Amino acid sequence: MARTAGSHGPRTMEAINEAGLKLIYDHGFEAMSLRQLAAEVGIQVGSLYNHFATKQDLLVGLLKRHMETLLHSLDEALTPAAGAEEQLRAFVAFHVTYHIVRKREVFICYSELRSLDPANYTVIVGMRRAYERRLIAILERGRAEGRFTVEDAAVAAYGILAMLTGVCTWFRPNGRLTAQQVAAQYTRMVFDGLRPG
Amino acid sequence: MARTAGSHGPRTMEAINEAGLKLIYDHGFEAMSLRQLAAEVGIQVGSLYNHFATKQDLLVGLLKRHMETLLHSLDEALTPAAGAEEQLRAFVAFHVTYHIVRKREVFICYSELRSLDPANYTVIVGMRRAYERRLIAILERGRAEGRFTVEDAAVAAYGILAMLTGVCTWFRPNGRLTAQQVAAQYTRMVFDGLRPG
DNA sequence: TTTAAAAACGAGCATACGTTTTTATACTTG
DNA sequence: CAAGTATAAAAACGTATGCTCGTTTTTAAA
Repeated sequence: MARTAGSHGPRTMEAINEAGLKLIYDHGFEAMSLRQLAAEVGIQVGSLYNHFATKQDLLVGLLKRHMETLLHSLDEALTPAAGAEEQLRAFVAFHVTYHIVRKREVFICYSELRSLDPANYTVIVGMRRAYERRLIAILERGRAEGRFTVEDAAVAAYGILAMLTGVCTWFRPNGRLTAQQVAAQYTRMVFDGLRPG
Repeated sequence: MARTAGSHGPRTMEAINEAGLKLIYDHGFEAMSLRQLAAEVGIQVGSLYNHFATKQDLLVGLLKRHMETLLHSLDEALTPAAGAEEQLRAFVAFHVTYHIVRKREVFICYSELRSLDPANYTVIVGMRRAYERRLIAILERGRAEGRFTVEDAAVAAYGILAMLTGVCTWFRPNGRLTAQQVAAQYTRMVFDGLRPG
C-alpha cells in the first residue's frame, strides 16, 4: 500500500494539530503516544513524520501558534488611546472570554511547559511574559493616573491573571452562568480589588 | 546480594515519597520512570514493590496524604466562633503561606489529576471540593451578615482560590517580596474585591 | 536458638515507545 | 502523457517501560 486517494498535506497537518491538541489536553504530552495520534488522524505512525520532524516539534508548534494568536488578539481588543480603566475593562473581558473559548490551548500552554526542551521553553515563556507585561503596564498606568491602588503591580497582575485564567478549569458552557455573567462578576471584583484608597 | 544492613521499611517509604514528589513535580507522573525513582532512592527497581503495589498507588498515596494534611491544617487555622471577615482573613493567610511552603504537592495535586484512574480521581476531587466548600461557606456567611458583596459565591470562591494558588507558580523564597508581604497584598485585594455596597 | 517476616537484589518478562527506512501510490507540473 | 514530487503504508530499529519472579540476607519476635 502507499499514498491514499484524496490525501492532502495541509489538511492532514490540520487534523494532526487538532488531534494532538485533544490528546495532549486529555492525557498530557508525555502520556500521549504517536500511535494514538496516528489512529485519531486515521493514518499510520510513520506517516506522521511527513508533517513534523519530532514529537517535540508538534508540541512547540501548537504552543507557538497559540501564543501568537493570543498576543495578536489582545492587540486587537485593546484600543491604545483609551484610559487605564477602559483598557483594564477590555483586558478582563478579552482574557475571560478568550480563555473560555480556547481552554484546551491555554491549559496545555501552562501544563506542558516542562515538556519543552530549554530552547523552546525560553521562547514560549518569553511570549507569555510579553502578555503579562501588557497587564502590568495597564496597572502601572492606572496607578500613575491615580485610578488604581496597587502595591506591587507585578503581584497584582499575577493575581488577576491567575484568577481569570482559572475559569477554564471550572467553566462549563451549559452551566449555571454564561461567559458574560462570569466576565462581569470578575470585572467588578478586579476593579474593586484595585479601588483607590 | 539481598537485604542490606540497616534497611528499614518506613524510612525507605519516606525516601520513596520524597523522591517521587520531586520527580513528579520536575518531570510529570507519566514521564517519571520507576528506574529514575529507584536510582534517586538508592535501591533497585524491583525493591520498590515492597513498598507500593503499583505506580498509580504511589501517586494516589502522595495526593491523598497532601489533601488530608491540607484539610486538617485548615481546620486548625480557622477559629469556628469567629466572624466571616476574620475567618476570611485567616483563610487567605493560611492558603497563601501553605501553598508557598507545599508548592510541589499543590502543583501535582492539580496537574496530575488526569493521571488518576476513575476511582482515585473521584476521591481526590471530592477532597478538593470539601476544601472549596469551606471558602464558599465563609463567603455566603459574610454575605448573609452584610459584610461582603458576592454575586455568585462559588464563582467568587473559585476566583479567589485561583488567584491565591497562583503564588506557587511564581513565588520565589529569595525574591523581591516575602511570603508575608504577598499574603498581605492579596488579603487587601480579596477584601476590596468583596467590599459591600 | 529457632523461625518467620521484612526488605532488597538482579535478571527477565511482554509490551510500548519515538523514530527511520523502504517502497508504492497519488497528485502536480511541464 | 511523462517526470517528479508529495504523501502514505508497512515493517523494522533500538531502547525504555511497568512489573514479576526466585533468591538472599537482615531483622525481630518466639
